[in-house]
Amino acid sequence: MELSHTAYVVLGMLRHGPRSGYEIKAVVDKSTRFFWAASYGQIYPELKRLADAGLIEGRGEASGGRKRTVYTLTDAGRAKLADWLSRGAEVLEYRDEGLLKLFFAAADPDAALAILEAKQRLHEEKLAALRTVEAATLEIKAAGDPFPDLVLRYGIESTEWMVAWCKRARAEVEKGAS
Amino acid sequence: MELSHTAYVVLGMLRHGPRSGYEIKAVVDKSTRFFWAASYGQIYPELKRLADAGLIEGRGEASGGRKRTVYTLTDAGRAKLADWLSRGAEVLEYRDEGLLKLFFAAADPDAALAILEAKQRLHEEKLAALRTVEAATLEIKAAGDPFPDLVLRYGIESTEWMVAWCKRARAEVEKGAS
DNA sequence: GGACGCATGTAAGAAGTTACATGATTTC
DNA sequence: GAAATCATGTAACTTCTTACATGCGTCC
Repeated sequence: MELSHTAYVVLGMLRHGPRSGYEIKAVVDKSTRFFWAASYGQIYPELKRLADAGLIEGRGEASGGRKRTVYTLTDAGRAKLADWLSRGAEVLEYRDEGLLKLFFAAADPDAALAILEAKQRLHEEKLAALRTVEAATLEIKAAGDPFPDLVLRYGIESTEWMVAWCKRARAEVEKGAS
Repeated sequence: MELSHTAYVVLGMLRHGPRSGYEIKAVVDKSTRFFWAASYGQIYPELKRLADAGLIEGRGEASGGRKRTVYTLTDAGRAKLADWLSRGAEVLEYRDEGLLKLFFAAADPDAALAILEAKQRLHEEKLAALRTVEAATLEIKAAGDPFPDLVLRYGIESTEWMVAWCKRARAEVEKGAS
């Protein structure tokens, strides 16, 4: 039985302990969304499918406050996650509307400059968002799992590289245009 | 009337002259696919929609060899393309299954190393593909449009950065594990 | 004559987003 | 008492990929 990528996101988010769908979504939004997003419309149906397949187990919880369902990895689920981790990675996609516009800017340096500025601004906003995440990840790092932090640093450093590239490209276009 | 991103890819590919759907697909595969892909299943229906909307015009051509339909930008289509170019860019997405796996590698440095090696290999393959494109783009550059080449260099340099990051991360994980 | 490239398309399905709907609890 | 947050879900829709179907022209 083939699982979707979202299924692995859900399984992975349960690796350190039980969580509800709502919590999974919150953690995704603070971490993996920068390279793999997931919406409620994916998470909740996926939780049901995974429970039906015996890879996770749901338990109603009404104790402290609101009623909710927390899910735990089963042994089968943990094995499925480990199996996926051990297979070579495949999906590597990048979609950049700014780059597409730049490609089509034809012989118009002014348009290209505006596109590069907009692209740089987008990367800077992403960078700011990643930096607010940084603090939250430090706790996990302290808990003996260094990889979320490593991945976050990839996000920050690659985005910094892209901001710097935009600056270089702007200078180059300005020089060429004058 | 809102156009899809694929519609702008098609319009953009007609900016320097008429082309058939098949040619558009071939050019996309040699250029924008690294940051914006398009399949036949998108291109052909999109050509019809754009022709219906009066943004492009199709003309049957049977002259030289096979029969085919080449499309030309209308004035309205060129205006629509310019309008899109002048609006700020929005979509900026990155999906990286390797990074997702690394995030979930928990406290297993061996798994993390294998994931990093696989990720590096993927980037190296992409780099090789981008470098074969490089030569083809030089002609366009010579023709007075420097931007496809600029975008290609972004692809090559950013991918090189990612390969280098994988090497650095592997060294770091190895050091930490020993 | 067969393989390959040119050329156009459709159908089915997967994946993902957005908006909507509902309601409880907690905090100010 | 209002607003924010917790919590779960569905429906409609868009987007995109993959596979299939067809047929002609050219090159070896």
